[in-house]
Amino acid sequence: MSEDAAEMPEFDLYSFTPYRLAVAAEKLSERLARQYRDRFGISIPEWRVLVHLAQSDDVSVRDIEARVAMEKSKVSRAASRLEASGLIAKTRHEGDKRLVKLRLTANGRAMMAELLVLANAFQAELEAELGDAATKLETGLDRLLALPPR
Amino acid sequence: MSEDAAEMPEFDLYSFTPYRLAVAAEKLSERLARQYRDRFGISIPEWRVLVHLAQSDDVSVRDIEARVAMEKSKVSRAASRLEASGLIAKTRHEGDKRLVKLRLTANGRAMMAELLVLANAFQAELEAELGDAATKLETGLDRLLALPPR
DNA sequence: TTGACTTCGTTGCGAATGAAACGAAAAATC
DNA sequence: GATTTTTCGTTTCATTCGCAACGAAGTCAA
Repeated sequence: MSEDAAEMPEFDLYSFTPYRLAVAAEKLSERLARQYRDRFGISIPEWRVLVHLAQSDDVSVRDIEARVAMEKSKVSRAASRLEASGLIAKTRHEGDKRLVKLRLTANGRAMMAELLVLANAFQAELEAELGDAATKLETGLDRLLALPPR
Repeated sequence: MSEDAAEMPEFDLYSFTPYRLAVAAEKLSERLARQYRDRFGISIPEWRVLVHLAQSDDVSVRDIEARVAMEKSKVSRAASRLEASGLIAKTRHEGDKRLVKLRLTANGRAMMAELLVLANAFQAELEAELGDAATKLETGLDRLLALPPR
């Protein structure tokens, strides 16, 4: 007297945190990516590299890989594209010749000066839209990001 | 008396919500994807299709596209792979012949019965790890997901 | 010094992706 | 009822991705 179909456990996708998080992240990313693309012609990987360079100059690929959560090949390719479009300059590090020094060009700096204003505005707008949920979200993200990797 | 470098606005990547959200989502996704891959040999797009089929049978590609936030080409390809591995069956809808009916095979149902238990366990474990931040995170995600698209 | 090992960044490869084009089928319009 | 429009799913195309392999450069140890 066996059932011909396995009993299916209850499961609600829309309450499943990894799914919710992925959809929410994609939603925000898309909104941002559109801005970057339309206004500056850059992609998100390129954006991440640029943002880090705007904060600290003379950074290596390895540094970026560690600090902005991107694979080194992704960083490398993004850097190449940015160099080709004249936004950053790539030089060999003089001490350790394995390292590459990345830095913004004058064009790159000018663009970032403009872009970061928009980024700050985006953040402010987002916080306004989220209202009191903004702080809660950040608390949750703090905890999540602090979780040890598994 | 002009400056030779543009003044760079203050900006902190690690406080930038879209970035934080993207990193957090990727972190969780990776953790989950590893489980699915190792135990069941499926990818995340495939997982999403399967989850939806476990909840409601005889679903079209279009339905899935709308409900699990995936492009139709992604759904279509995931479905083809799942059919090839014998986890789902694809049939033409009898009424409207443009539509495809997707449904789990017996193998698929058996696998999902096992997989969903793990998914529920994952969610419980995650909530435990997040502690009181779990509810806050969900509140934030609720609000975020409810935002009108821009 | 020499040889083994590690680190850094690039690149080759196969797979996956989004966007657009497509044919088939249905719906709407005349 | 014929014809335009729309919808559905697949497929093509160019691009991007992650992973592994690689050469070059540096470090370590005998």
